[in-house]
Amino acid sequence: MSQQAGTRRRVGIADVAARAGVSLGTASKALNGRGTLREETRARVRAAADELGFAPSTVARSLLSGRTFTVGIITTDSYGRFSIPVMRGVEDSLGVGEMIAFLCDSRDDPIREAHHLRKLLERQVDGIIVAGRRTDPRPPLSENLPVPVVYAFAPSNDPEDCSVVSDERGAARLAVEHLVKTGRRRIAHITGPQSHAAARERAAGAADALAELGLAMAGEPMFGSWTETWGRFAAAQLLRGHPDVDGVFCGSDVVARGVTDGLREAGAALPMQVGVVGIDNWEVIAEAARPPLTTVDLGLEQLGHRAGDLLLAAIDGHPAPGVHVVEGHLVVRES
Amino acid sequence: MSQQAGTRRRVGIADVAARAGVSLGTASKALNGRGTLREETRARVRAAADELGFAPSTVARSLLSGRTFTVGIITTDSYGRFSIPVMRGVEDSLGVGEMIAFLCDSRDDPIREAHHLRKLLERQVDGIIVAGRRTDPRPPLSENLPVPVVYAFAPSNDPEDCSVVSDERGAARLAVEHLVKTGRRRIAHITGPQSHAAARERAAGAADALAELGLAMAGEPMFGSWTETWGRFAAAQLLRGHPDVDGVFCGSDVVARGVTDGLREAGAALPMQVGVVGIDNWEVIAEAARPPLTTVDLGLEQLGHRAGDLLLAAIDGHPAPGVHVVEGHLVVRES
DNA sequence: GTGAAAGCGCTAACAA
DNA sequence: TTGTTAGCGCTTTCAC
Repeated sequence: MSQQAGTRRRVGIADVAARAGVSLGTASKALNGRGTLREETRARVRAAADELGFAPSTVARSLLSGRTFTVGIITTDSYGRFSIPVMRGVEDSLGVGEMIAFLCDSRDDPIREAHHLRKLLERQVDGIIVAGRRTDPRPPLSENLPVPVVYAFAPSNDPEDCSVVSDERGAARLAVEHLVKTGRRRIAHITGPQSHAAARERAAGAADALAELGLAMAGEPMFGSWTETWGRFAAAQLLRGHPDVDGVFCGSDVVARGVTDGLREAGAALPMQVGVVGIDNWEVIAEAARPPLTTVDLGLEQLGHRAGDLLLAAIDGHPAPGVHVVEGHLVVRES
Repeated sequence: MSQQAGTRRRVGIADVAARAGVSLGTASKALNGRGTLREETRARVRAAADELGFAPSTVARSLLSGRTFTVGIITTDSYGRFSIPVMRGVEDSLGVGEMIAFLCDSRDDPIREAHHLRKLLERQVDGIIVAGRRTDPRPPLSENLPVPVVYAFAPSNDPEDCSVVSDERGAARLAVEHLVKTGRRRIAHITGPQSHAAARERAAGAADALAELGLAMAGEPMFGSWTETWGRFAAAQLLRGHPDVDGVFCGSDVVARGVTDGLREAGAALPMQVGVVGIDNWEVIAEAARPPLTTVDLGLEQLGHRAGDLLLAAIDGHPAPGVHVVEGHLVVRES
């Protein structure tokens, strides 16, 4: 049974050396492919290591090298729709560099964050990724850290820091262009709270894209909350003020889903009469909507992957300060 | 800027000792409260440590003690609705023991899992938590591991292992009892695929609870998939076969949401004519439903917390093999 | 009450 | 081609 705490002594490289009948140093060289050894010796050592089930102690190795091949991920909310795919991308990227990540959930609390930072530094992580759940810029972790830091999704407000963000305006543009391409001309925008940078950026991006296409937005952007309830309400209201609207770009899939329900129940035929596009590509939501939602995927997993790559590069002495933007892509469903 | 990889040499306990004018060993004792030292000496050392911003190297400490104060969490899907709250609970519990967790996402792939396991063992984690995303029992990680393992949500199929699971039958009972308490008598069950243990257990639990209350289920349990589309379809079908049904217990919130829509659109008045209860307490879904869903929260965060506690105990030499069950609770909304 | 020295498991320089 | 030795940063006996 695997419950028993380890009583069996750890097999060390000394055991391997003894078993292979060579010195400790020789065993080390054989296992790491260093130095010049007879192939026969190498093989013998490897065989001994296998038989004994030897696994080198990363701890001892770290003590010597000063590197731990470990990074910390500090996330603002581990529950999040946003930080999860980001973390997944990061893990993917780090795996390539044989690194592994400590998970720290700060729950949006600066105290917890500082606490986790200290813990990570004590453990001598080689670098840190800070993953937020909102796109609003955040204060840097701390001045003068001994390791590189990369901010993902939520950028640092210090432009000298390295941040990776999604292309909010580009996402809005993709959505609007799709609506126009499918023949919509009177396009409205329903979104989340104006206090969120994401809502503001997407609204601005939509207005710009429409302007470039020679169109004006049907009414002002409707700011509300990131809920279906708001989407339903806003859709009904929109139809009252602009009965001829034929396209709605929504700031998120949750809002978009509310909008589809609101429009349908107000008597609009979807997708014939009105086209709806969301942002997020949150599958449970998008696929259950009627009709299933066309939406913009922000590419969060790629974003995380990119953040991981940038961190690895910085650890290797090639930092790339500044804001790095990751493009999203359109996912066409039926709406 | 925080990009610069650490050039500043790490301040070690030797520096602190020198600064305080004591020997290295004395500094160590002072900082850890060991041995017998003059209070004045302790203070002097502490002051020196503070001035130098000394943080002890966990790596060196681990080499000596053989413990790393680190555990691995292997999760089957980091995206999951299920493993996330579990991980959160685990992290919470571990924080108390000053431990920190490595995150490994196996993506349901045994090869990746074995790979991660090896990595974790190399890094000499003190213990491992395996978090699944389905309640079906899974094969143990490996025989004869040198560290304790706790399985969370998805139990090991070896009863000698330590597993923490949610109370599936109890959850079904809570749901059914609520329906009966609110006056429902003709209660049906719509749920996910019969191939999922969760669906089978919940159906069995519902049948038992109804029987004890002297009621029979309205028709057979309707197995399908964990989607809204299935819920909508099944609801319409149910109403055709059992027009007098006045309560539906659903195997998940997603299904329940589909069921509410299906019932409403088939002309049933909710919640007056038919009461609906789900399982999961997945807020985005439950709160957006019309009416908002009454549902059973499986207490996944507590489950994770419990798993963390059990792991800490096992690491301290007090293993508790067997299956540990965590109770859920009813969350009453309007459905 | 404090200092000196050994050793945790490993790698890397240097000797043989 | 292989063995020996020092030392990474810390804790812990054991002398003093």
